Amino acid sequence: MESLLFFVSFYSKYYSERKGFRMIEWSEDTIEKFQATLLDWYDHHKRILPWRQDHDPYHIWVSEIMLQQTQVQTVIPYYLNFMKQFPTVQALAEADEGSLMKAWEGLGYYSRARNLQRAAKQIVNDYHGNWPTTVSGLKELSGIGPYTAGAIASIAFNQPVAAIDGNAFRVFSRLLEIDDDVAKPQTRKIFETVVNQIISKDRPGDFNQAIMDLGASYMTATNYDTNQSPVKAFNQSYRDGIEDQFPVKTKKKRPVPHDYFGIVLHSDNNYLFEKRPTTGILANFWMFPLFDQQGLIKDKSDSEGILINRAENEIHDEYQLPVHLHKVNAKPITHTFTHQQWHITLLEGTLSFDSDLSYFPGKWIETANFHTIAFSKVQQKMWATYEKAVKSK
DNA sequence: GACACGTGGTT
DNA sequence: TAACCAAGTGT
Repeated sequence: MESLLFFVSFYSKYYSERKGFRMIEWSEDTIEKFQATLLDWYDHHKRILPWRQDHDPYHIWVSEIMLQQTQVQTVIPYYLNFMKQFPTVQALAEADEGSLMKAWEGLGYYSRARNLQRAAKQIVNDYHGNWPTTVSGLKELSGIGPYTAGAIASIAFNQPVAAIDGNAFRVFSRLLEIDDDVAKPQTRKIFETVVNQIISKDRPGDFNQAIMDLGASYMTATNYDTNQSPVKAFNQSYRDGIEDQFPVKTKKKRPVPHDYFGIVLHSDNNYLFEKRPTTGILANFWMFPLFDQQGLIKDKSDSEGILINRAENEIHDEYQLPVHLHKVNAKPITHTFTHQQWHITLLEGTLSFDSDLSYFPGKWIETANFHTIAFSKVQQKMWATYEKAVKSK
């Protein structure tokens, strides 16, 4: 009874003043029926996934980090390989950074991998291999925020706590017609409070995972099939025919365009790579040097030939390297990140292998060694475009 | 609290 | 195609 009172009082406190809000109230009986219906469906239809074979916190943790902003189908092969290479938290703590990044190559959001290892070292060195089991304890670890802490605490340690991810936002906003903007950080509190009241106290981990499976099947963002959903009877927005209004989410900004020259300098099978800065996008990655074309433009009417000439001059002035460059690709390579869109025109030139590289922040890498190094997708695109152009000659 | 941070897939 | 989505976190 206490939980029901809390549930209702929560809503009256946070919602009653809001204009136009119509509260959907669930009785304790409804909550119990929802749990039973959801968990029964989960028992019969849950996805079989590599990280669902046991409740080992290491397995749950690695999978949850990989799954951040990443689809299950993408994660599966990375997860399997990662567990082969780094089977325990101790192995991960001791891994060299190069092989760690190689194991993460192509997954994106690479700070996840670095935070993963930082947390592994925290567990091994500071906690003597013992995992924190509570949300607040887990959040002390690098890379673990409110969602992942809730997921690990509930799945690995059976703590009755919410794990609010994109699925939970979508599912519960539709079930309860919650119209708060899920893009706003403060909205998380509302969902956490609601789900902490509804979550199964006996099987919290299964409850959270069931919501995710629901959000990935009958309650997807688009092309959802609510009529087949096991919990459609509990779905108020469906009953009202307004499910397309949920979740409420403000628009994201468009990626900002950047035009670059990608500089391909080589000596036989050796290519000159620049090490990117330690912060910012694609931090620490080896990449062909990029020149922002904006920085080369003096007048709007500058031709591309003039810009290429200025790029040559900059390479000579900054790196003390004499180069003659020619254009490789007619159409720029396009690569879109969350907040940036890159258009890259490749410029090729040759360089003597014994050139003085002391003014250049990088090194030669032989093609034979490419497979040992982690490259970003945009670098892989540059290489593929270059190779294709060379072969067609 | 707004923004940075990767990549692949869908519409 | 531009826009949006996919098991978010750090600053």
